[in-house]
Amino acid sequence: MTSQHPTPGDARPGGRTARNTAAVLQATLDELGERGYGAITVDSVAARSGVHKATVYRRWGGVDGLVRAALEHSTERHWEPELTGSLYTDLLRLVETVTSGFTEAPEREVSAAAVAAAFESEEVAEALRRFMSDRHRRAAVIVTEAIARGEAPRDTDAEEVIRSAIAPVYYRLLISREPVTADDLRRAASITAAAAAAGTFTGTPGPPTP
Amino acid sequence: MTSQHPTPGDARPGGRTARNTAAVLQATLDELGERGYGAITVDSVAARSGVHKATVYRRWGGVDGLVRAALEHSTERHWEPELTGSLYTDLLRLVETVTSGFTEAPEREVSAAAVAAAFESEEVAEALRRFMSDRHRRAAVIVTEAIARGEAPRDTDAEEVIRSAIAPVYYRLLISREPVTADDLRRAASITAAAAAAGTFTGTPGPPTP
DNA sequence: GTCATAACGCAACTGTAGTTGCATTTGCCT
DNA sequence: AGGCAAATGCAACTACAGTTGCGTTATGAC
Repeated sequence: MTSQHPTPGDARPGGRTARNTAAVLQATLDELGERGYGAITVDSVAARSGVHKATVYRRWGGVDGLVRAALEHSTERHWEPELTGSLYTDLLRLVETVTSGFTEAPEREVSAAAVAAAFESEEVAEALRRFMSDRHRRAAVIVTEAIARGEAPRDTDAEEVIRSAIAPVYYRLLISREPVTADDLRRAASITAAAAAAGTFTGTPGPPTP
Repeated sequence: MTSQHPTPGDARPGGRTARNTAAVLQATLDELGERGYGAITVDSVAARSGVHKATVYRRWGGVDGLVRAALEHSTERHWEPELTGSLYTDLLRLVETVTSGFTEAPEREVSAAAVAAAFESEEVAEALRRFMSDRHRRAAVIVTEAIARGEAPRDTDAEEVIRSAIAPVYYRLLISREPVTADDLRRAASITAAAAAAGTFTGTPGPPTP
């Protein structure tokens, strides 16, 4: 059998199709930013983009597909962490960036929408997995630089250090839903930097040996 | 003005009303456990409980209200952490409990539903906030016992220690959506126990001083 | 430029979530 | 026991998410 084109937009990626793709993506981001994930609708995105409702359903399948597309667009966009010359301040900058990404409009709604939609759609969950994995990989430079400076052992698990630093921020923002203070960010960076220096992110973890 | 009864079930809490409340709560838990948050419907809960659809809408407002009720029911139920005699193993038991609560049926779906619904409903978000706050308070015994044994300074922020231990687990389960291994749990407990012993959860955090 | 057809626009349709007015049942107070 | 009103059951209704068949437009290959 020859190659199939299950979804429209695959066989003729140019011209009107490309314009529609861009218009719908932009409309999705705008609607998410203004009204949030709870209020966004295929109809509203269709109206805003000027693309017909049936076309949006055929190409993206529904709200989940729209969020997935927005998420994959974010994954493709370039991002890299700031490097200040010290592991602690690098991690502090990183958690500050994460925090503002979930507290300042309009980025806040887009980020929250991705996490929320992942609960309802395995498709979005997969996209989110890829997105987070990509961010881990890119942020790992912070740790490899720190290793090069001698701030952490050579066999430190770099991505695990990143996870350790940002996890408390995500926890407060999205799970326990408490306010995130500057002290919280400093503590997250501090604990992680100290643990990395102590070699906790190497080998197999176990009970602390004093 | 005299006292009002905005929601049905407030003025006559006994008899049929009480039976309906119990039936709907049970049906909600069952539906969540079997079909999950993405599939649960007011109609399905109404049919399963034998309570009429319109009544469920009037008393609970919708799926959000049902999840909120299930969450508040969990908050009222008694829970206390295991105490093994060492901070590290206590924290390890704790994160193991959290993990199984999000990975083993049917509890898994109920827990995930609470977090997911909090994104779409401020009412559920508030209930989740109270639930997590309650769990932090109850789990804090782990730390106060450790302080009594001299494993951590007297002015250690007990609830902050709890948050630090469980945050990486929640992060992997619900945000980055990666598998959680036994090593991950050991590392989370290990880092937190070491940081607590080092006095990181006292006073104002800052850059690590070696 | 010509042409086959992929992609789209349109409109009408289906299914279901959520609402409302009204009759009926049933707590709860006296 | 008796009665008032709260709570529920019922059915019809509205609103909107999502689907489908078909005619139209425009892309990409020749």
